[in-house]
Amino acid sequence: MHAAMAKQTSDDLIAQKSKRWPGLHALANKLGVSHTAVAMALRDDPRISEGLRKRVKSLAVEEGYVASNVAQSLLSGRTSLVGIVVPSIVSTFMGRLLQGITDGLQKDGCLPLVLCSDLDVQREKDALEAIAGKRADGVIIVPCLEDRGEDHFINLLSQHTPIVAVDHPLPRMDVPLVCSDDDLGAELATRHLIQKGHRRIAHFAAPIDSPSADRRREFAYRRVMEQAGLEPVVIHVLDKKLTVNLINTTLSEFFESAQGKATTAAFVFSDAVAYAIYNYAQDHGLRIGEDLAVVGFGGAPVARLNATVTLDIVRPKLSTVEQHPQQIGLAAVEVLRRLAAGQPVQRQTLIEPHLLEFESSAKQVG
Amino acid sequence: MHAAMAKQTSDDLIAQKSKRWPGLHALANKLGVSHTAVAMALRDDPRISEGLRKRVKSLAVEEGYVASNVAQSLLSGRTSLVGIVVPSIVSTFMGRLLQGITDGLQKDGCLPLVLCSDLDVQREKDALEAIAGKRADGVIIVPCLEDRGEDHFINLLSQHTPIVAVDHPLPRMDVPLVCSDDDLGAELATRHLIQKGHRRIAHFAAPIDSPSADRRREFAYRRVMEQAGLEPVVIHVLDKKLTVNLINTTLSEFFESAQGKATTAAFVFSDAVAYAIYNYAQDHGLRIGEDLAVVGFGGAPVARLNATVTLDIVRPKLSTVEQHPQQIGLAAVEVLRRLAAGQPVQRQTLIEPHLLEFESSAKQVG
DNA sequence: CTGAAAGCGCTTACAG
DNA sequence: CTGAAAGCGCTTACAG
Repeated sequence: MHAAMAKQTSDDLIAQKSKRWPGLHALANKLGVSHTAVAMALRDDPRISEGLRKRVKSLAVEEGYVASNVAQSLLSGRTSLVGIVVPSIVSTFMGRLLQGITDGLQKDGCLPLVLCSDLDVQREKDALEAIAGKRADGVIIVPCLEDRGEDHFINLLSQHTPIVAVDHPLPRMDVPLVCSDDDLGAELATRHLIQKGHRRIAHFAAPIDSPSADRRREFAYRRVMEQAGLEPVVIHVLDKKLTVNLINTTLSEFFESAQGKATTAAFVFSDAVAYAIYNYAQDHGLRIGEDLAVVGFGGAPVARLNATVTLDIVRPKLSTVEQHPQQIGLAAVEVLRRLAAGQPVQRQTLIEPHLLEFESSAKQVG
Repeated sequence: MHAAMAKQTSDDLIAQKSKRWPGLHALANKLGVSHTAVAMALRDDPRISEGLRKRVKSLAVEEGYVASNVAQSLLSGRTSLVGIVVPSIVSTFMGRLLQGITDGLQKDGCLPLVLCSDLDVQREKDALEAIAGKRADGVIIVPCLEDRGEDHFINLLSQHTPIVAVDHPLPRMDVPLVCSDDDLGAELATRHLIQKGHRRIAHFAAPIDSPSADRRREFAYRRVMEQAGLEPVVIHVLDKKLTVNLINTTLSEFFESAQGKATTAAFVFSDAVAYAIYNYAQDHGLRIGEDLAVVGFGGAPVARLNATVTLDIVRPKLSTVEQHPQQIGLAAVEVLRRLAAGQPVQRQTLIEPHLLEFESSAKQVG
């Protein structure tokens, strides 16, 4: 076993000693010129002779000079940092949203500072204070659902830093919102089922104690049903705490009732709950797509091989409403950019959702 | 319709004007003392009289004073920023990893700067340069799989900033690695199938042109099979580009061969590909868990209701090897912390995976 | 064509 | 008990 192999063992220790980054001063001293001259040479200022410029640049590469943004920020008042506050990172929606935000920021040369509120208002506040301390040039926040007091830190922050809310509004605050047009999404889903010939369409809805923004889907469903002269049937499968056990109980109760037995289609406020219905159906000999049409909400239900390649894993494939979270993220950055430029922005920017029609609701009935 | 309602329409415009944050100077002027005194009062320096201290603090709250970390950083040489470079944000593994990292950093009062390399070495380099410019106190990187030249920016960066690699090593560089013990994971999976009585266990493996780190699972599978006196059968379902169409072709070819027909169990290098086998099985009357036992790799296959609540969506539930990405993230932060403190660290930190045994491999055979 | 000076907002000595 | 000075690493006027 030679030395290279031994290095692979986990007993081998490693230590890194951190040297200070070389500054303009260090370069200037080595060249016997002023640090100002070095700075100008690096920025290709025409006032510096080509000879010095070349000497400076090659020394900079040699010494590994990287300009300190912290010094530049202190001077310019801009940090190129944007604070992102999300309730959680671990969900497909948040992942795609963050991807959109980071892609958008990259074009502006800004870097995202990602903080997690864990749906806790206090931690949300802490996150915003940290962002304020860092003097971020802007903030994008997916607010907690809980109500904040009038004196929330956001009120102070927004006086100094452009803020955009995503997904949920910040009630009573002058903060622009970017979100999916859930009203339209629910309308698309409900209309689709009606067009497929269904008359008895149940809606499995968000918890009844959710903030009203979360219940837009339910309201839109009710409106479309009533406009079509059909009776809305709304089932709340979850309470706010998302107790999983409650789901199966509620599903049993509903599908064993007379109303449930007559139901031929379900529009579900979340893909996850739609899959719970899949499982219930399988256990009770109900065929999804045949006996019961189902439309979910939230985007393509898939297993991810990597960032771009996905595989369908559930059959029949679930029809669903795609919210385009990545586009929401891009739009949020765009609104932030306008705000930072002092341009007026719309109080609300709605991203258009699309119905993805698959086997779970493909069959024409009636 | 009253004014409050009108504000909800998307035609309503909104503009934020950003005021400068008040500095120590502004507070000092209002109180008629020096800015040094104000700074000391805010930090509860005992040398400041209680009266002044109180006056300073109440004025600070009133004016919304938040100390500028950028000025502090310039002075201290520390930014409390940690650069995170990942190939993609949109995957459950990365999401959970990032959650672990951000949780860990929060304890240290550090903020993550999240950059995406999109599996491109050039963008990875750009990301690291941006992080260097920001003078981050540390870097955690999930490297691209491609090989980098000897002169990669990481070599320079590591002289000034502690770096930890996650998931994949940085070849030829003195950078500690934190990753899942894939060798053990594959061993657990293979042993499990052998203990269930299977003799003909196929392995669906990572692309053959993957870097060797990605093929640890295959090597471990081969070793365990040979130790048990069984013949390893390895199928590569994907090329490096992860062409989805190739999967079904390869699966058909294998399962229709004599060898494939004799196979009673499959250990699959990724959950996504395991689900492709589910679909193939369903189309060809093969019952997962009965005719064919399957063990995946990568963690619980679920639909997420939120950060903590998940629902099983695929049946029979897939046995799989949980890599604990969140723990990997926490460990990476811990290694970074030690490195920053000048303590030596192990070249490699392996996080122990666990077999999650479910219906897809529950049946005892033979 | 090039350098000295001032200052961004803080903190850490040091002096009164 | 309190303030003036120096300096972190840059850039932007201005002066030679």
